[in-house]
Amino acid sequence: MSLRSVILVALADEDRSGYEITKDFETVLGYFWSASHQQVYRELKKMDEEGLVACRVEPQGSKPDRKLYSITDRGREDLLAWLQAPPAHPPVRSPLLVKVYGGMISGPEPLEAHIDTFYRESEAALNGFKAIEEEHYPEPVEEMEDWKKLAYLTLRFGMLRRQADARWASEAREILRSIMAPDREKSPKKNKP
Amino acid sequence: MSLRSVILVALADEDRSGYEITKDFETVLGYFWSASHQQVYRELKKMDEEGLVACRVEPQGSKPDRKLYSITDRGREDLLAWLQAPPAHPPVRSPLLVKVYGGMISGPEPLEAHIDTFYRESEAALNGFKAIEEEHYPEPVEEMEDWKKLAYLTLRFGMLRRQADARWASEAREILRSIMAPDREKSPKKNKP
DNA sequence: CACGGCATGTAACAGGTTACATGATTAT
DNA sequence: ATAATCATGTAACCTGTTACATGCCGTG
Repeated sequence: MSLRSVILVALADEDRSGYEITKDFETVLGYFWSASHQQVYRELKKMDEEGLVACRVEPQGSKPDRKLYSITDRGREDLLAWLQAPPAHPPVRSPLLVKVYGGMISGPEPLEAHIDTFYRESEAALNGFKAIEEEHYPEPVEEMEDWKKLAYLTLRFGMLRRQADARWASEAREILRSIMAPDREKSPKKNKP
Repeated sequence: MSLRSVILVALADEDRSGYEITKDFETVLGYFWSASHQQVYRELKKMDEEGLVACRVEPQGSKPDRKLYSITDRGREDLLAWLQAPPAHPPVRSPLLVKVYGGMISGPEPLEAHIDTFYRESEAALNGFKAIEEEHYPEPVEEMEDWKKLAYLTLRFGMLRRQADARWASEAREILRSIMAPDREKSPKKNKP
C-alpha cells in the first residue's frame, strides 16, 4: 500500500496530473521511492474508483488535455493513518552481494569489475547529493523552515548510505586484491570447506 | 531473475531440499536476499521444468520424504553468465523516508517514534553483526580462506549500512527535536512555501 | 496429548516490469 | 523533417505476499 501513500503525499499540497507525479518520482520523490508512469496511471485509476482522489479534466488550449487529480477527505484520512502506522521494513535484496557471495564460482575478475563500478557509482551519487546540498540547502539546518528540514533529512539519508556504500566498496577492493594475488598456490575451488 | 540465481548459488556446492534452501534464506543468504518458502518451492518447480536443476526424491526412513535438488550443467552455465553480468540496481523504496517527507501532514510526534524505533533496530542489528563477526570471523582477514573472505564481505556490508542508518537516525532525532520545540510561534502548516 | 519442527505444497492477490500504442506540440 | 517532450493509456508477464492446507515425528 505504499505507492498509494506516496501518491497521496504528492497530492497533499497541490493538485497534479499523472504525468507530473511521474516526474516527481524522477526528482523529489526519487530520493525515497520510485514508480513508472504505468504504475502511477494504474494506481490513480484505482484510487479514483475507491474515492481517495477526485479527477477533473483540464483542457489547456494548444497542449493535450490533462487529468488533474486532487486528494479527497477520505484520501487525507487514509494518508494520515498510514503516516502514523509504524513503517514496514522492506526485505534486503542485493544482486551485487549475491554476486560477491558467488565469487568462487565466477572467479574474482568479474567481481572486481562489479565492485569497481559500484564504487564509482556510489561516489558519483554522493557528489551529486553534495551538489544539491550546496545549491538547495546552503543555510544551517536550524534556520531552515520545518518542511525543508524534513526534505533535507531525506537527502541526508541518501548521502550517508552512499558514503557507506563507497567505503564498503573500497574495503572490498582491498580484500579482492588479496584473492586475486597471483603469488599463491592454486587450490581446488570450493565454496565451503 | 535474481531469485533463480540465488537458488543456484545455494545449490552450487551441495544438493539441497526446498526446505533447506528456505532455511538458508533465514541465515547465510539472509544477509543479501530474502524469499519465503512458497517462493522457493514455486521457483524450484519452474527451474526443474526448464532443466536448470534436477530433482530426486529421498526417502529417509522415519521422517517424511524430501525432494533433493541438484544443479545441472545448464544451471551452472546460466549461473555463471548471470554472475558475470553487471548487477541490477534495485530502485529505492523506503516507507520510512516517505513518512519523514510527509512529516508536516502527520505532525512530528509519530515521526519521532518511527525514527526512534529505527535507531534502536539499526543499533541492535549492528550489534548482532558484531557478535557474528567475533564468533565466526575472529582471525584477521588476510588469513581467511578465499570463500570466507567473500562471506565476510557480505556481513561487512550489512554492518556499514546499519552503522550509517543509526548515524542518520541520531541526526534526524536532533533535527526533529528542533521542529517539535514548543518555544516557537505557531505558523500555519504548509509543506511547500 | 499438545506443541514445535520437518516437509511439502495450492490459490488468490498485490505490486512491479516490459512491451506496445497513440497523438499533439515544441525545439533544432 | 525529425527528434524530444507532453500526455495518456492497455496487456502480458514476472515477482512477492498472504492465507490456507496437510501430515509426520519427537519432546515434554
